[in-house]
Amino acid sequence: MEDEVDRLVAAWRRERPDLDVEPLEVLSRVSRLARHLDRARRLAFSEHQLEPWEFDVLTSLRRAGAPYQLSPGQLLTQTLVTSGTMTNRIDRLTKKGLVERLPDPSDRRGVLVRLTPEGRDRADEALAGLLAQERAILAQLSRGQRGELAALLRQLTAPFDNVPG
Amino acid sequence: MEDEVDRLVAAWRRERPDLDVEPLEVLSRVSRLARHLDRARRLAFSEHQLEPWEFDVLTSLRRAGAPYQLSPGQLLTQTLVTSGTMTNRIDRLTKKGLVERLPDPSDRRGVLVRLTPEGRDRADEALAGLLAQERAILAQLSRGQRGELAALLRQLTAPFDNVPG
DNA sequence: GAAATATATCTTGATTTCAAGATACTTGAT
DNA sequence: ATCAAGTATCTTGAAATCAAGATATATTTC
Repeated sequence: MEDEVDRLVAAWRRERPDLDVEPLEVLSRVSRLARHLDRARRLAFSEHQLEPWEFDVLTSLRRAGAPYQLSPGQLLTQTLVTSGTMTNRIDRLTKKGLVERLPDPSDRRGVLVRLTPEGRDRADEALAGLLAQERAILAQLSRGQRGELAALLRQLTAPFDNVPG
Repeated sequence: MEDEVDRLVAAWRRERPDLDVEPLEVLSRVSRLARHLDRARRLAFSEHQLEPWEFDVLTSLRRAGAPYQLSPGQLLTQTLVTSGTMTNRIDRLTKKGLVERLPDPSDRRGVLVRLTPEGRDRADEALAGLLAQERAILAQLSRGQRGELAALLRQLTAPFDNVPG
């Protein structure tokens, strides 16, 4: 079945036959799929009164394991937002009672962000819902294809995830 | 090579062994890679004094072919933003002289957005730069792997691109 | 051909994000 | 010990996005 990127690539080949637009076959699909997923997530989380950004922070803490705490810096590498954004997110989650800030005992510059019991419950509920939705989207592919796809994507993400940047 | 999603999945399997988190192997990689690509694009476009959102609108018009015009509604399906966002984008691009609004001769509710000659040049310059950068990112994969990856992604994007939603 | 429904775009107000730089503490070199 | 450089987080102000609803025009139904 054709998708929007097929049409986009065909259009470029007509308009700019001098350029090799093959990279778009992969990377435009990644960007567009991510936007579709964002919309779907927003919808799925609204049942739990959670925004996607809240889910991202809460689940990062949740999967760290008890006592469910990380530094803001660790949260940055998990969520790929800027430090100003993370400060703001922690402020808002604190007001909602889903996380709390504690001083880092080993570094007085530092802070630890800890999930409250309610924050933990909310994260657990929303995760189950998200997985159900994602499973439906991935039903397009066989188990083997999902494995292949994951492996190919890993080759593209690994360089980003393993450099200072 | 391991990536952040490998660590994330391992953490969930430790914390929530009762859940099947296999969907994250694919879809978390898609979301994270898209964020990395956004950052890289922002950097690449800054050489041309263009924001990613400007690029998205200008190139949608550019590849429509002469006379380089589309309705706001058509731009919505290409860029996956809301109508309020698109109105705002067209306003700002108009102020910068990169696009102009024309009345749609066949529908008095409608408007056509047309690329100016400068807008067209800016789109062409930035596209060449983007393709070079994307080629570097994709050098991780062989030509055959890139083809496979594109085909697998198409299966996931097609359902989104071919329904009313 | 009038009313009801649908479509296309824009407006509004609140929310979220980012880039840049400020502040406070820590570490390393001498 | 002191000073310079590095690190961790927060502050600020501007820019961009979204959801919801308003407005104007088209289309369908009866």
